[in-house]
Amino acid sequence: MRLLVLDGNSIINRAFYGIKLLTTKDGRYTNGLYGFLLILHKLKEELKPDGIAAAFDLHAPTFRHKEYAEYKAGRKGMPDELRQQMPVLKEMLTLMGCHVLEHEGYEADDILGTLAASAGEKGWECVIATGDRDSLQLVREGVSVMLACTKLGKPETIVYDTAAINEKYGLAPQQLIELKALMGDASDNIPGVPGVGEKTGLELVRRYGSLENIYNDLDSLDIKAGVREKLRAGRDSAFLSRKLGTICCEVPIERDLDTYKLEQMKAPELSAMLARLEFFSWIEKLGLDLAVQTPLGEQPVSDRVVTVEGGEALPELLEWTDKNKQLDMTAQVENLKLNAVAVSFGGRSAVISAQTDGFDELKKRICDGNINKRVADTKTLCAALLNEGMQPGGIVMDTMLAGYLLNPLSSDYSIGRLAQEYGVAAPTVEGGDGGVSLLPAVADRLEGELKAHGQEALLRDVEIPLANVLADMENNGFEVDIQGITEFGDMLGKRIDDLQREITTAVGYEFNLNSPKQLSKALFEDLGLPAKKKTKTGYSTNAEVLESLRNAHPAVAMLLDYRTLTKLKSTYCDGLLKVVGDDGRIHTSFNQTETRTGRISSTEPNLQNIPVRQELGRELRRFFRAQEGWTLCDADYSQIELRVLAHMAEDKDMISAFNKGTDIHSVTASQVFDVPEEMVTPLMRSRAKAVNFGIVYGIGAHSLSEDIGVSYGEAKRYIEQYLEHYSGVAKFMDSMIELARERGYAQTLFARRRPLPELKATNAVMRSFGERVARNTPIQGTAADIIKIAMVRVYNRLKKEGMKARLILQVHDELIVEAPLEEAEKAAALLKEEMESAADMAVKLAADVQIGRTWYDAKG
DNA sequence: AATCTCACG
DNA sequence: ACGTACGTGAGATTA
Repeated sequence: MRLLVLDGNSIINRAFYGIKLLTTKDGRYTNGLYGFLLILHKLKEELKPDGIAAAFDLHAPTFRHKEYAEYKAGRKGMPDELRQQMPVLKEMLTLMGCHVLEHEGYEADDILGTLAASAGEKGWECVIATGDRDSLQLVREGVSVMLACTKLGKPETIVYDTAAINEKYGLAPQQLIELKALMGDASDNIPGVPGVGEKTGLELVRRYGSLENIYNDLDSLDIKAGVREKLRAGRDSAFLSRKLGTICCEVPIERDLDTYKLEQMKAPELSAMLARLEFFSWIEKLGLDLAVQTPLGEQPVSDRVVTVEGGEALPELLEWTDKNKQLDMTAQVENLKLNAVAVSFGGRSAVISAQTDGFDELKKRICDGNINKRVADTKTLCAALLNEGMQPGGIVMDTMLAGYLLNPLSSDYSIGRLAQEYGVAAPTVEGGDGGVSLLPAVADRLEGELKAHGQEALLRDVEIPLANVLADMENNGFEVDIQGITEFGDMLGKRIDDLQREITTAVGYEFNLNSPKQLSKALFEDLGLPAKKKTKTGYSTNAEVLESLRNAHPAVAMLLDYRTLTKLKSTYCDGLLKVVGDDGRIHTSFNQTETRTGRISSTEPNLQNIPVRQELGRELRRFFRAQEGWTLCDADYSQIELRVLAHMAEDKDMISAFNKGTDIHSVTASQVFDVPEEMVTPLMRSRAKAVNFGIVYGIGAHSLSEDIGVSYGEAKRYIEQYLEHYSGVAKFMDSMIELARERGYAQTLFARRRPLPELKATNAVMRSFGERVARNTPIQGTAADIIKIAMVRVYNRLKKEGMKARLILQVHDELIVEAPLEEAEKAAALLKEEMESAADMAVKLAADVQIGRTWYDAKG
């Protein structure tokens, strides 16, 4: 029989500090719990214990003051964020069938000791899991310690039994107490003998075994005079230290280990608790049933759901829909084909196949703007119908988009998941309806939440219409010149081969140039170049490092070229060719619920990171072109983030600088460097530009100095000068943090939110990250809102004007329209007009439009 | 699956 | 003593 004994405080401490702060939607901290579960799960798999006991501290105020490693940093007691998690942890352990042990006046250690002392009886073996080295003294026959420690930044567990301790220290476990009595332990406030450290202490204990043996005949010991004197002076302290360092093994708790056998898991309660903590993956991992979660507040919808055969339900559904002017539905789409529609109406649900007679009638309802639809995924539905030349209308709710607006940090906006998160009970009968039976209740809940957040307009007027626009853009795609890309790739391939040979020659042997590990060996070991930066696993070989070594060895410059060329070839030439459609066009996927700031992202392929900054890469844009007889109109916002900042900060100087049409970077340079604008040099302007960017990102002087290559003090002065002159910005930044701290989230001009649990972190690094995000998100997010609005306006305008021109791409501040040649001028003007009027701000929005056959030609 | 590197706004 | 700008996605290597 094996008992796993957990040092509860020590483990949750490690978990808490090891994992970034996680919270549930309502702000409950969960990171310690999450980490604890991870550790416990691993231990259970590894040890297959018959019983689990978790020990916790329960201090009496005057008892031994032993503190955990984390408190050394000057913190007193447990941070609130962790304290909140303790009672939950204890409850969770109990529900899992573990035994929670605590006793007033004793620490977790003492309980571990008491249990360890009971091992061996009735055939029990004890394994103690802790992060605290102190417990090593408890090791004996039948008792081992699994010590969690961090090695090279990676968590690791080392198992200590008697032999392992002997090997490491050359001592018996109990002698560790003697050792500590001599050398002390600063983190535990154990004084030891002043002047005796680990080395002397170890030697003394190895030779003499115990304090008694040392002190009984101190004068006759064969030791240095200095050590003898120190020992003599520290005698009382040594004995006191031993007392303090000895773990008590007599806590009045049950010592019959049979008591601590695993109990039956309380599955329903545990599942409910994990759901409340939003630990959905654990519910699955622990083999619990998802569906049995207890409802919070609402009546279960389960009793009311009746599944009806699709075909039979259709006439009834149409009648119900026409009468109520409402339809709750999800679409089943494959390859842009609408295969079926699942509906929920009047307390029943049905899946209606596209083959059903009269399905067209249903599609008519979907496109009827007078019938309010609530759906789970607008974009997919729109993509399928647009493909047939139809356009859905009257969509008033999209649960996925609503879920994203309510919390953009989540990663799963399926109906089932939303139901759990928002406390909607699952029906007892699960059909293959894609969760449609849950949709009405979930949609009701989300509508309520959105209203409370003031986000209804954002959903209705921006995100839902945008989903339709994105579907259209995805369907449209971007024509590419396959032959051009292929030839470009071949050319790169040849140059790559040449470079590879030359690098091999220069280094002296062959290796995989793509492997950072092999490369760093070659550069920093074999060629002896100085390593500049470390990564988690070794030395960094990134472009910044290589650039600084450019002249140190001929291979380095070639490597930089090699990196550029292979990146272009593999990611862009080979990568793009793989995803060209049969129509010769690339159809990216826009993800509308991915980013934390409200931007959209692009995948498979990512068309938002096609090279532009360097000429060679920029050449690729020549292969992105309008179809025969058409042309591209490319419009991008000029300085949208800084304009948003000027507006939101109500900074008079910045607003007037923009409205006068001056070059903002030059104006900033003249302020920061305190020279008249006409005296601003290109260098000054480029530094000022970096400052402007830095301000948007939430800036630190150190990073700025790195970025523009000036001293820390210099960079600091720039920022101070900047904030002094743009005093509105300085106030704005402070107020953004303050507001975010109060509310728990950052917010854009259009009510988009981003929760910011990091602001409450005790960890300074994490907290200052939270502060930078609190400054950046309102700006980046508002800019994202604005271009989304512009996209919807451009789309609607093009349709209204009856034009063939169509949107095909968005790159954060840039929109690309493909237009028939004869529509080009009109489309360009329309683009500019709609983009510039998308938001009404104190600062004018400016968009620059260009026309050209290829993306290269149409982009400034 | 995690890490490193690098492309974009 | 540490780790430094905000937001993304993809390819290659390594564990």
